[in-house]
Amino acid sequence: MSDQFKETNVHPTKKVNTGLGDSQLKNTPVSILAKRQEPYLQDLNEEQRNAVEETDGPLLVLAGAGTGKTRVLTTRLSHIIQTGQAGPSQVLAVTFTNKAARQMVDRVSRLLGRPADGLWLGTFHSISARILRYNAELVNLKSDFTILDTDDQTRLLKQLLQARNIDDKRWPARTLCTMIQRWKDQGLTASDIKRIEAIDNNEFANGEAPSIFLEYQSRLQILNAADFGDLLTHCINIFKNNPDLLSAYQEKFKYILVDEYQDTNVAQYLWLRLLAATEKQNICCVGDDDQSIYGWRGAEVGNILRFEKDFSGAKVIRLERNYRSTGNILSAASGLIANNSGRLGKTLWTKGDLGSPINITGTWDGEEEARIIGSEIESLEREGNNLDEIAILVRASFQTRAFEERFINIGIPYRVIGGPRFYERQEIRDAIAYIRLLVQPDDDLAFERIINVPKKGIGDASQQIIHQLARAKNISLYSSSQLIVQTDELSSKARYALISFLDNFTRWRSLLKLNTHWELLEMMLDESGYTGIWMSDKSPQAPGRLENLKELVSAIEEFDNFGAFLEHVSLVMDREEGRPSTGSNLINNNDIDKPLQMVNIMTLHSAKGLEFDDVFLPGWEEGLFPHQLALDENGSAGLEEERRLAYVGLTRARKRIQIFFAANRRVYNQWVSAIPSRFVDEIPSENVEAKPIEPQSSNNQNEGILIADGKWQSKINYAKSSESSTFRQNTGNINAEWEEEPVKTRHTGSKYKSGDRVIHRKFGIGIVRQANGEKLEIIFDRVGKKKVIDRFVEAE
DNA sequence: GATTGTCTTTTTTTT
DNA sequence: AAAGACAATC
Repeated sequence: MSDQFKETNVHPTKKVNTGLGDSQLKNTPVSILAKRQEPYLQDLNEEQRNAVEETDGPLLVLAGAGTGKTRVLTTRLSHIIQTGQAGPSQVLAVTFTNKAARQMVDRVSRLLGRPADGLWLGTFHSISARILRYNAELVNLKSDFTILDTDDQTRLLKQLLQARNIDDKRWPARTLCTMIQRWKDQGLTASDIKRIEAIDNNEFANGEAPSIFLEYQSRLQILNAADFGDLLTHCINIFKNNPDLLSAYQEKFKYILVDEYQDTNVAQYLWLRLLAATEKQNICCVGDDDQSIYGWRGAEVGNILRFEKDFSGAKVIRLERNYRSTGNILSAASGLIANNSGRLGKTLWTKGDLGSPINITGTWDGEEEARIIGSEIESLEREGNNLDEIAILVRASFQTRAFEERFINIGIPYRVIGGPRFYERQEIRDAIAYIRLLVQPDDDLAFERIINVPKKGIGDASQQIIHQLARAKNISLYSSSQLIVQTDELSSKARYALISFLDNFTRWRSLLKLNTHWELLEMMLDESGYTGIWMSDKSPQAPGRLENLKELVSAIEEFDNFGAFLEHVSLVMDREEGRPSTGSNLINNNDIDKPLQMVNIMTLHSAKGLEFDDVFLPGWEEGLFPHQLALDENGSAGLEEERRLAYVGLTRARKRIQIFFAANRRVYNQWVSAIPSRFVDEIPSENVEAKPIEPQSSNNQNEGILIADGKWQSKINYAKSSESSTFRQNTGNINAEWEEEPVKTRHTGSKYKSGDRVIHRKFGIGIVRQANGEKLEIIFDRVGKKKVIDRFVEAE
């Protein structure tokens, strides 16, 4: 068996066998370490301490927000290692984000006083990928399989849809992609097709989804690729079908720790169950049912509610003492979450002060909201508060823009956590496709992405020819191209372009050993003409894209080789550090000596696990928060999840919270009026102080925001806003257009009139609905409404 | 095959 | 408001 199991057992009576990086411990008898009263234990309260020391057997730690959950987890992990119960490589710790994983490694290292090397600590996906690389052949993959992201998946599915002549306007590949992901979240794979067919409600393309799914999986096989969900499901299948291998892993991982257990989905649950199914069941899950906010991704709160059943003899420890927030914040949050049913229930308490009440402010529109928050932040800064300790948490990412614009204007430095991720940008993905094709010529998706980027005259027609041969001979596009250039299939222009494309790659490949990988990347981007595209592009984003490419080249230096880099890229879908900004990208951190303090802007989802002194919660309006789609799609369950999201938001704050809602907001360039979120009313009024609007100079309509005795006067319907309707665009009624009688031809001289049946070369048969000179609007049987010039159709 | 211009759609949350 | 899709034109 491969080196994945090279770490051996650690037994308390033996010397610690360390594995790599354990040098300090190497010669120390474990018994000494075990007896020493570890100082880190003394800082814990009784429950926390129990949670750390109760190392054997299944344990569920129900940890409310701010009760020291991370602390318990890291201390427990260190404790297990420090007392020699297991070596670092014998502990499996699963987190939800790469960021959380990094933090945990840091904290464990600090507690241990040495680097925590060899730990199996990471996200479900990264650990699965690691296991899968060792055992790829068991699911018919090679160990260098590619990990596809959503973009790759969608493009692949789009091709499959096209091959079946399914209109991807009506049945978007994106939707199918989500469906397939949801199935995988349930732990379903191609072999469960019967069950999938049972779940499938035939809504997608007349029930073709399951069979496309099968086709998709076999395509992945051929491409030697796995998508994100496969990482888990493949692992599960490997475990299920190879009992020996499973028990090897079960033996290896003496202790399992799981963070954010409330957010695990069925696949992750099965994965854990398999690994923890030993006699000892040394699994410790930490979670908070009130913070379950990933139901839409298949997370099952049920997992946490069922824990005691799943693992016989499980102990449950509750952490209820909150060390983070003020009394007001805690009771506001408790009051809100009490509106949910089906909770495990716990009562957070604190010895701390009541603190200041929650501020709630209504504004006229989104811009005013941003203005007020901007000036609030300025005064916080004047009072000596640290910008790093301030966060704005929004429901949906489009909300960040108003703040960015405002902050640029008044010069508040900020960072947006999330936003467009570095590796998802077009230019970066293109560059990565070059790398992928370099190291894995058979990577068809990469091939397709860059074969004609930059443009070199290999258009659709030529690509079709390459495709056909590839499919016929069951070879990759790259191999197919190599054959095709030896024939006359292509136009000579395309042929020579393709030859030089292939030659380039052969040459670059021969340089792999002679150059550093970053030099080679630079070379590829220059010689392929890719950099040239953006240099001659005069759009305002072009310079930024070139910057990003430079950043990519320097980022890649951090990795040993292209392979390591690609692995990082596909797994760290984690939102990166965020895009730091002081307004303009051109301002860079010249004064490195004092790190620039920045306000944090992010979504509520990405705020989970973080804490700040001051938290601003804008956009508390019905329809936005709770989000309309959540309500429409999941009814009361959706509402409860939104409420938990609100709870997460409130409990991020240590000292102060300010909630905002706007009467009017621009969504898709349309003004939409809204009433305050029901969540506003659900916060107990004794913890709230409604804040009068600072008089704005302009003609804002603030009369609606009323203050009675310093309390928030709820259910004010100030959104009648006859004003706002004047902003409303006249969008007409799209449906009416279809219902009405065919419009009479208004112009003479049209070759066709409404009602004529015509044939179009591409669209087939249709009926003219409207004729206006030479312009026709035709409803085609196959493709629906199109606008066409008359000489492109013939009478039937 | 590439480029241009017009029309449509988009935004919930993410490993 | 901006990006993508697609028909028309070069």
